[in-house]
Amino acid sequence: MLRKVSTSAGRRASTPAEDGQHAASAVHDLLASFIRLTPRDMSLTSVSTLSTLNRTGPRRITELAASEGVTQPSVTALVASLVRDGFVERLSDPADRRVVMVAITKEGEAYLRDRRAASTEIFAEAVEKLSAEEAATLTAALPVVERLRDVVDELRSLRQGQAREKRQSEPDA
Amino acid sequence: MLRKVSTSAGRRASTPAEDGQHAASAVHDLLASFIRLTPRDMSLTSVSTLSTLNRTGPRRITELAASEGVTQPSVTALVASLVRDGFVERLSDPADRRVVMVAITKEGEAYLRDRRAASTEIFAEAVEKLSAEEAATLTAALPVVERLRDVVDELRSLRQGQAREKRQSEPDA
DNA sequence: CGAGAACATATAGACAAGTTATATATCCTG
DNA sequence: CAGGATATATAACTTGTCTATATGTTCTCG
Repeated sequence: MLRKVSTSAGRRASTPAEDGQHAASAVHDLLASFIRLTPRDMSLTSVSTLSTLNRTGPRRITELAASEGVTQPSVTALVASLVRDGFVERLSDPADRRVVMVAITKEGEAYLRDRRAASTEIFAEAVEKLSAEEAATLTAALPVVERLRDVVDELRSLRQGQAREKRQSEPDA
Repeated sequence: MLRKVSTSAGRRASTPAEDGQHAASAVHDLLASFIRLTPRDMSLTSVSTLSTLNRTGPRRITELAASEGVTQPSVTALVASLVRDGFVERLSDPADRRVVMVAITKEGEAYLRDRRAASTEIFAEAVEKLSAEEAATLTAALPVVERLRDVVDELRSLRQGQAREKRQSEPDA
């Protein structure tokens, strides 16, 4: 029934465009599910910020604004609320007293672990219901999925940079 | 045979549960990143609602609140704004004059199509940055992603029933 | 060296999208 | 047909985002 998933061989009469359509629909719908399932106790941007800090270590407010694709005042506010929760701390850079370095705390790391477990629970459960062959195919694609996330991250920075420039050069069209 | 998917060679003695967790995390991160690239002209809940109406036909306000996982007043507001945009209409049920049936319009369907197309485009753009081999691996996994969506949908409906019961029996724990 | 441009963050004010609590209108049931 | 249950609406509040601008720090160059 489902199209013989032999790792990269079985690509038959489907055009890339069709594949793209299918992919987009599936991704689109998974997104919708993801949204409805995700805990609402913290904004996606805050979670993503926490995740970035966890992966890359302490970052400036402005760096976070760029990487998360939100404005600097938003990050200031978001960091303030993460500080209230004890998930990050604000450190000063002795070399430049204007900057605020934001670092994740142990509590922040713990929160991230719990959160991820909760969010992925249903996906993990779903993956277990797949056949062995399906699961294997998915496993084979995992590194690519991770790559794709990096690519998407990159696209977001680019895109937001562009949007920002455009707004500056066309103040009110 | 099954677990020989040696696309990325050195991964051996992984259990299905581990695979599930890993896959879930990877998919989770991709979605979390991708979602912030999608157009912001409408709330995710509204898009999801529109999508539900498109799939299942007209629904009551309260049914939508349940299926989208938001409160009834939120749906009332959200529907009001969709009506302003011309994407849904409010119909009355002759059998029960309390209820409001919400139905998607042609314009709503068109919006949804455009929105999906936009997602496709972004996704395609990201995939184009992968190597041919990576793209092929991903393509092989697409049918599985679609299956995953279906399984997640199924699990979600089960889970929501449970959550609702629980909330009713434990008003304030 | 010092004045002013550039930069990093903070603050203010507005808006959108949720929430809870409650009001209103309709239905159902004994 | 009175009163409880149900479906939706309204009000008041919170949160997260934005733009515009203020404040404090660093850099540059005459």
